[in-house]
Amino acid sequence: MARDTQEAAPKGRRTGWKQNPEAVRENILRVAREVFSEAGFSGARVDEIAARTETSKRMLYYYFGDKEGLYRHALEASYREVREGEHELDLVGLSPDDALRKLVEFTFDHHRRNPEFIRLVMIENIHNGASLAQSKVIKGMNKTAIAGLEDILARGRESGVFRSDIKALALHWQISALCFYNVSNRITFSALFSAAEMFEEEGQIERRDWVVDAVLRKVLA
Amino acid sequence: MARDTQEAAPKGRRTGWKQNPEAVRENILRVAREVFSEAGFSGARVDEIAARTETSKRMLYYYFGDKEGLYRHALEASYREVREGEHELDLVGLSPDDALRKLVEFTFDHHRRNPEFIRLVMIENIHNGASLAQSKVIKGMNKTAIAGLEDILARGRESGVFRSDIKALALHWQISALCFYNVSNRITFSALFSAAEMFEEEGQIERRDWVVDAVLRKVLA
DNA sequence: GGGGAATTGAACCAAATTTTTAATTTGTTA
DNA sequence: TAACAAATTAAAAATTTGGTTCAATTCCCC
Repeated sequence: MARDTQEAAPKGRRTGWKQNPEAVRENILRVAREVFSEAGFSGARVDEIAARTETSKRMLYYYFGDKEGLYRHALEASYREVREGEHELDLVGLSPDDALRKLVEFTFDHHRRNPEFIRLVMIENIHNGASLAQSKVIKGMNKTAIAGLEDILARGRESGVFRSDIKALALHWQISALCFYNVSNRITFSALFSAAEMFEEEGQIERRDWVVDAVLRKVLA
Repeated sequence: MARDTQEAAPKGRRTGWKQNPEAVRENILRVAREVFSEAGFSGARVDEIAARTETSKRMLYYYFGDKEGLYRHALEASYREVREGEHELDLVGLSPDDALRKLVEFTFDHHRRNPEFIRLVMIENIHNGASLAQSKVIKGMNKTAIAGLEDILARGRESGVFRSDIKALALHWQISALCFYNVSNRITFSALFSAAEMFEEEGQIERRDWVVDAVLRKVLA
């Protein structure tokens, strides 16, 4: 616990601790997310999580039941946080094509900034979404993303700059694919093609421009 | 071992077996690939692999040393096999744009047909390519894929149908991203957006057309 | 100051990997 | 053809690892 860190503890003596359920939960979830994302579900060690935490192993079980429950809660917390980060995006007042450009750029950067989340999603896919299926919280969380796109597309369609046969969900799929893969497969891609530079700062800017261009060419009339 | 399966074994009696190191190795690797791909490295159980095999657990250690070695060899075998499948593609005599169309379609289908391989690549990325890094075999294996693309692009550039500023590696990246994601993220995508139909036969044909179209719009002059 | 919630550290136990043993079969070669 | 090395099996033991729980303590609030 983040307790006796602030004041110089009376040397050696066990000073008291504060009860702070919320902070403990948060702390555990944050660490769990890190460790699961680093090693996968089975690869992650409960001991490792506990060690990096500021509380004891027993608390993981006290609050989350077992490893599986802990993983599920960590996944949910991660989804929630990433979802919140998406609200930073502001597209009002932009032309449809500029809005789309900005949306794609934002998505690209957002994925890049959250590799931990990307890895959790990969892990979830490997496990056939077993935990996601059990979580009532997550489902339906991503409806707004589609709605936003839908709106941009409608406006572009009306003003004649966009094709009329583009479905929002399918377009979202394409944007996700490119932005996700950029993070998820960095390691193998750069190893197989000796292309480490593609994932350094400069290369990533090129990559982002490429993605934006590819998406726009797809929808422009 | 696949030995006494052919003739009705004289009931109960242990009939003779043939020494066949190669077949045993192959059998183990095939099963290992399956199991690792299903459960991830740590999630996979050596006992499970042994059980599905036609030989005994002892042989896994006899031939591959330990779990890690077995995984590495399975990964290599998988790469090799998938790589060989790619030689089926024949593009001679096609115009540059038709060649590219066909290449993309082939890649899309090829990924779809090999989910097991896709999963191994995902797993490898989760583990930061630890095993891939140790494998001398795999590196440089994918040079030909780029060379083929390079050729198509050069021809299209000369005949004026393609843009002149498209790099083969970057284009390959885009094609891979779309085809890979289609398999790797099937589960979470379809759960989050209630879009199971996108991954059934009909939806996949649409998806493939979309990918082909997106790639061509990107390169056409 | 008493009761319930929060917390701890160590102990426990199950599961999974690896090693060992020991016997048998097969192929090869001196 | 005898002999030896490699391949194979089966089972069990050893070991390591890792998830889970117990018993006791501290804190907070009424």
